[in-house]
Amino acid sequence: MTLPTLPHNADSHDAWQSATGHDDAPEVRTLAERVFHQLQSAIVRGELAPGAKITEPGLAKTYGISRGPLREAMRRLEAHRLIERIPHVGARVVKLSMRELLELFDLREALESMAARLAARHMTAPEIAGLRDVLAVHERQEDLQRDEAYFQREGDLDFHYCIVQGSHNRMLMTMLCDDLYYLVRLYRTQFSASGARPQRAFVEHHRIVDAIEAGDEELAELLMRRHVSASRENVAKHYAETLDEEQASQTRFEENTTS
Amino acid sequence: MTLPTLPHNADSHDAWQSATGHDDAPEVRTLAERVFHQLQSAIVRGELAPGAKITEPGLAKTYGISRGPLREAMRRLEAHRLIERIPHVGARVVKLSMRELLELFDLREALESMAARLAARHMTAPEIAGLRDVLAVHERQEDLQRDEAYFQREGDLDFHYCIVQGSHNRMLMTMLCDDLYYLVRLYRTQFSASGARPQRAFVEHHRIVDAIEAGDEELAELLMRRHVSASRENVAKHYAETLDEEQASQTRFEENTTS
DNA sequence: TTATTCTTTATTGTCGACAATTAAATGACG
DNA sequence: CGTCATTTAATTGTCGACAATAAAGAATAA
Repeated sequence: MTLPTLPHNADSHDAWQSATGHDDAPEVRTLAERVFHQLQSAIVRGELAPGAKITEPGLAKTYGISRGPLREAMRRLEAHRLIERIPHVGARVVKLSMRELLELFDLREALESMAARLAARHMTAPEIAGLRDVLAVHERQEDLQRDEAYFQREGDLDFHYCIVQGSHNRMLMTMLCDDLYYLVRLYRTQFSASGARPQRAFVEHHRIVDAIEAGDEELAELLMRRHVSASRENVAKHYAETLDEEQASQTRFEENTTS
Repeated sequence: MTLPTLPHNADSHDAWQSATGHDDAPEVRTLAERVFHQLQSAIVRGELAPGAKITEPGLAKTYGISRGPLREAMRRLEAHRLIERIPHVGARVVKLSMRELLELFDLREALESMAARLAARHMTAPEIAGLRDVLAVHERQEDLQRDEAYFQREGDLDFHYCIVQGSHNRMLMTMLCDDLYYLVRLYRTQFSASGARPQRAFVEHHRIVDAIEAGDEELAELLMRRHVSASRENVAKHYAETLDEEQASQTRFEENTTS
């Protein structure tokens, strides 16, 4: 796959799994840019917990900059919906509700199925080869660390990232990679698991690549739509189960206390 | 019509609908917010021409504020892709290329067809009634000012805005209404016309509402997809024609000069 | 004790000044 | 005359200080 990889990320230890790291080796020419990416990374990784309050003097001190550039970075984070601000009150790291998470999957279904269709139309031979490489890497990883690693970690997103790149639609790329995927990664930390369904997803990925390589736009779109939809349903089911458990324990708790 | 008026979504512009109703009134609790909306409006209206350079001292003076809040507003505009910035160099109002415009239509096709499907699933009776009202208003307007007014102005977007609201998907709403639709409006000023096809679009709108009212998700999605796609092709054709004209005149020019 | 008001404290919003960098203008040299 | 280097000007990036607002705490009254 093709990632520009602009030079030296000197100190930025956000080194995402270099294999095909989806960190746009970013613009670090200014303090505001740097702290923006640092905060973005910290939020997505869960170092700044969802719902945690953010104070400007605090962050300014920890990052060793003044409040000016920091506020600019926060304004960008706000626009990307990674933090929520209330005037004169403060800012918090965004905290996805289950509803919002499912809405996010609806968006992914619409956008990524479109991306798969465009990828089937526009992806070049070397790009497809790179995509197959990504799957091969994931296969090896899956061989080693049994099961959950694939879906749990970022491997899954790596695949989707490549498809979007293959669509050759710049707006689609920025919308998915610069906006939605950060929220997706955030959800992985907030709802700690993912109800892994690794093998199945892995097979689906291969089918999608097959369709793209065959240039079958319709099929690629359909398979991707089903893939995302299945992922959504999986998350919903997983959530419903944990909810039932909580209710059950809650019931037991009440039984114990009301006696 | 019924606008949910979500509480305190810092970035929601539940203001601008109401038939050409322009944006005034969202959150004006701080200077940065105010100038953000002012700039947003100025760009979308074409008062700040696409590609025009933006200097911070200049804007600070015209809006009578210091550079601090102004820069925060510009960071938000940058994240919404209404301006483009280069570190240490400056900022310009975004200028859509034809390619980007067509990409934008691809996004609309994916997102709005999804919105139509969700609208058919979730829209309430009063919401549908409100939607019909919007169409009625547009019909009257079309009776008076023949033809182009409907498509040329913002009436068309009014309709689409309602559909998105009807999807009851908050993320979809913010993505379309807070991000994409501003770019769509910008294109109307940049590519000054729209190759109006008013009656046809009007009929299509009614068909879509019929499908939504019938609760026919599949049909609503299909019709919306076709509607946006047709709009896209119309724009593409219109552009190709003007391009041919330019080439023709260019040829004549060369003939005159090479003699 | 509880509720309400007033004070205090901390955080946010705004500003003007200074440093760093880029683009433009000027001048020297081939 | 054109090209390159140097200087100049203007704009951007960053900082610290002050003002405005909201939350937290203390004190009084019922």
